[in-house]
Amino acid sequence: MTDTSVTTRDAAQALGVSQASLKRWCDRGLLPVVRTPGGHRRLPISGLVQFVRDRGLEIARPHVLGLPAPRRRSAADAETLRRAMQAALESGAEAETRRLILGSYLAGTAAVEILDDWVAPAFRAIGDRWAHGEIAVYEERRAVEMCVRELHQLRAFLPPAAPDAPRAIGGTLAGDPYSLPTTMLEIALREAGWHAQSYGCGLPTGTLVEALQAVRPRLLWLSVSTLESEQQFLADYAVLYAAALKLGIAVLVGGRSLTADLRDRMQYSAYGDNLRHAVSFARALCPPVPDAPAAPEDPR
Amino acid sequence: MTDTSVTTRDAAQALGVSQASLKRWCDRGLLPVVRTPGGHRRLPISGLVQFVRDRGLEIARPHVLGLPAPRRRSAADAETLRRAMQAALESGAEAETRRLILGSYLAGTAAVEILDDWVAPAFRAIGDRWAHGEIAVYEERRAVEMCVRELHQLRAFLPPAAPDAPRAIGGTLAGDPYSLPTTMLEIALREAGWHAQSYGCGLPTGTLVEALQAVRPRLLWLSVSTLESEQQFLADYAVLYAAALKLGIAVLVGGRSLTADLRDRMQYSAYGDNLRHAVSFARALCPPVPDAPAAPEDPR
DNA sequence: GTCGACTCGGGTAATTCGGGTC
DNA sequence: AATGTCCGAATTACCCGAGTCG
Repeated sequence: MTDTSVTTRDAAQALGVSQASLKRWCDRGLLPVVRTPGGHRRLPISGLVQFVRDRGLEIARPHVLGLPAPRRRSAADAETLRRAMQAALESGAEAETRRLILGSYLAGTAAVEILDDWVAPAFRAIGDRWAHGEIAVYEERRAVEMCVRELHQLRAFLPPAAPDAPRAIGGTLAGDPYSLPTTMLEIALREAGWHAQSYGCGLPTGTLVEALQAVRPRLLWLSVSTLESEQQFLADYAVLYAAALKLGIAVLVGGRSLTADLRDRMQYSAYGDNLRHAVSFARALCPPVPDAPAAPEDPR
Repeated sequence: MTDTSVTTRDAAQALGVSQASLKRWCDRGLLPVVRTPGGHRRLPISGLVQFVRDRGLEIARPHVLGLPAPRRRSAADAETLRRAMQAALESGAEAETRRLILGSYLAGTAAVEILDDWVAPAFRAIGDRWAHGEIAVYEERRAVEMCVRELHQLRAFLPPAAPDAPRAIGGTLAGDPYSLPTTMLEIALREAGWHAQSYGCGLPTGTLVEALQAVRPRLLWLSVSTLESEQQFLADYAVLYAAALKLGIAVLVGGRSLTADLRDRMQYSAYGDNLRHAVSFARALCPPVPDAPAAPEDPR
């Protein structure tokens, strides 16, 4: 039910070519096309898929499965994509997962959008199904593993941080093995122009203090997905926060284990329900990044 | 912006040859190529990477393809490289780590060689220094995290597994959070032509049995870097091995916690001290993979 | 009906194609 | 045998004012 056809813009981004080329191909009859009453082209997805297959263009960028409309935020589209993402992750389909994530990014969707709107919801759904015994543990683990791999790919596509970019480090505390959220945060901050580096999972509080002192980042993030003991966590966290405060380092926390009740008993610079929140805070913290870091490269 | 495929011009510039040569190579089937509907060539970067590796060419301007500078193999001996790798990992130097790992691969070094000869020894050294309190916990964790990220990059450049490639799955058991060894094994098996997929760390035995039954791989690998209880491990492992045996699935084990004493009390298809051993076993298990997916070739 | 975002059409500049030759 | 350069023809990418979509 989402649209079975798309605009030239979407199709062009999906195939990695210009709109002009797409229009020419349509006009030459290489692609099936229907016209709106006003004369705008609408390309049936089925035709695009066949076109791509026939010509071996598959390696072109993204897949047309759930064409992401970068600007137009149709709820239906997002839902379709989320479902496709969930299905690919659950079934362990590597290639499909990569197409969905990387393809969407190359097609112009911001990484933070992909993560917040599709990846995170997909994993919430997977978590629910896992809780209800509808999928096996290994399926959930495989999904996480696969997703982290692809996110690392995505990370490589982000423009490199400027040399003078503010630095951020983060991870999860001891007892919390959930690598996905901290990986996602790292990517979101990178996209926002930060020099963000995740230090991994299960970090002892003490060593994080050491890291703060040695690295002197501008921001520390903590992802809290599971808690063995609230008391222990609060005690550890208090030490960490105090150290950060003393060094003038902002602390950003998030994660599904941070209930309102728990947050009441914590001090932090910001709490993020999602990555957009986190990025907003980071932007407020540091210059909105004049951007245009693009090195004036010039081989030769 | 990096892209997954490039024009003949970009490829020519990256390789430092003329467009004409590139076109000829394509036409002789030496390079994978897709065509736009108008007949223009588009070259997948991964294919280019394989090509230069196979022929021992150099990438004159890797940045055009978004790649790091290749590491000339003759430039430094193994020991120097290992030290450089260790230094980069310990200091958290991302770019340098990437250059060492990916650059070496681009320069023609086999992935299994990089992992066995430089990465693994570097981490052994880091582990020693950590044990002696010479480096902080966070430095070790950061190194692992960074290394895993770059290995995921490396993984993306390996030739894709053939559709009929034998399947292998693996990971670590509950209580073992060390992701690096299982990631390395995954890459080594991939390079050997297997369809290897790591399911992550801390996998409960029960779900691994489920996975074996559902996925029916040809091989299961287990990386054992730490043990909470030998008894528990042996009991869990016995169940796992029995399940694999029943399904005709080979079991490959490895890891620094598997002492000779412990191995005495285990049954397995093979034990690998290093990745070369593991790969040798895998090759013996399954046809050395005739490979040669490129059909037409005939450079004469 | 207004309005912002998008698409249409067509023209132009920059690339790429294939082939022939050095 | 292999590579680099040159050529006209074709293809692709970018740009613009007018009209359409939602």
